[in-house]
Amino acid sequence: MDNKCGLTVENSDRVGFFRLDLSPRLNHQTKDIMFPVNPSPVDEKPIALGAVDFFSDKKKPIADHTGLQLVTAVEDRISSDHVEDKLAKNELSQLQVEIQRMNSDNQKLRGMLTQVNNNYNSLHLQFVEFMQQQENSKSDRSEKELSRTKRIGREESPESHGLASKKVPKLNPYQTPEATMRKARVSIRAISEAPMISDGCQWRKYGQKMAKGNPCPRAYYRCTMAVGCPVRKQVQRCAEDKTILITSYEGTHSHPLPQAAMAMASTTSAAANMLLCGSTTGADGLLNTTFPARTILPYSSNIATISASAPIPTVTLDLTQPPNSLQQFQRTSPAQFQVPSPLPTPPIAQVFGSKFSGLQMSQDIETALPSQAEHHKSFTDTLSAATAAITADPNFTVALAAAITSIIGGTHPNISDNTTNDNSNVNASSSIQ
DNA sequence: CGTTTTTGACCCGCGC
DNA sequence: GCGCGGGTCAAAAACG
Repeated sequence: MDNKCGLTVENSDRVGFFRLDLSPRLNHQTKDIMFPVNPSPVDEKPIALGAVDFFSDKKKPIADHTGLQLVTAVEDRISSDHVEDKLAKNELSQLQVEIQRMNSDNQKLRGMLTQVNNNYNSLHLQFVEFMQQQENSKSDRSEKELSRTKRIGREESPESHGLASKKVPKLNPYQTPEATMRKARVSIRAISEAPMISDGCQWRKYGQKMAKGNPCPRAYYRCTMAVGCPVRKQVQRCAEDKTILITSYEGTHSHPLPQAAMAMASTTSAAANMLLCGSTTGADGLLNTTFPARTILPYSSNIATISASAPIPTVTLDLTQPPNSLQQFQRTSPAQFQVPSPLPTPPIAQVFGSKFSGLQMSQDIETALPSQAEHHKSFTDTLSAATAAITADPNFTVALAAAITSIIGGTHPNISDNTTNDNSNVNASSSIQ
């Protein structure tokens, strides 16, 4: 810009002056302006000394050489701009301070996260090593014991090795992390007329039994998408309401999953993973609490049921809850979900609108998940919503993890405090798919 | 003919 | 030790 003007400010005792070099606009004319020294704060009313056009949009506050802050108001416009500029600068400096503070916090949090990760990795490594040692010692013992048994035929078949290996966890359920994973079961309650819910995976039925207390048989399926995939699934109709289909998943897929199976896999994985994280973290977990799940789960009271009767820790995703619990969820949670495709009939759409309603855990864990659509496509969407809720809603995740911790923590009270860092991993989704 | 389902038998843990 | 119940196996049958 060619309208810059030089400015020199000096002062002596009570009087100061500044010399303006008005070049180049005014042929390098100079103009000396006298002014009294005003040690008062800059926001006091400036003293107008004359009309001088600065030609410039750069109107900086003037500071004298002695450190006194002076405001030289040549005209009202300049002075007002000057004050605004000062205010803007103050605001800017405040923002900079704020940014610095946030950066500092961010650095601290990063450090904590790194430490948590390191602790987790270290403990996980120790855990794996420990379990492998136990497995080795146990399997040696088991082999000798099995060699004395009368079950000769099965032991000699190729499958018998698989059978034996599969039955190892029964001897010691905590032998390996994988075995531990297998201890968790994700059960999904959904209203469906179909004999089996389409979840994107391929299943082969390998058994059917009449379960006690239920006139409907329980069917057993195993995943056939890959040879040796350990994932099992149980399908049974609810004894109380035969329109409700209860599907339980157990195990971890040993192969990539198609897109259609990812929703279910992610849902069960996230839910089971939180359960399992809770099981390995002890009572001093994320929220350092053992108070009842009901008190820390804000979602719904009527969907919160606690049952310690299950032999295997089971997460039940109840997709059948009525709208009242749905409303409760909507009121209390920021994460809300809607199935994109509307359902055919208003009542169904109302009741099974695929928003979150409730989640039950067989060990008295209560929280919220979406209710379900009756149709399979909608069901998949619902599961996507459930997945999103589990993984995205901090309240949900924290509540569920805390509930798990509070319940299962009591069963593993001797885990050291360091393991509490595991709870930072509650969002992981790799265990059960 | 290969795959899946059916179904009776078997194994195993648990409680009495 | 025995019975019960859950889970699995595997031969036979059914299916595509």
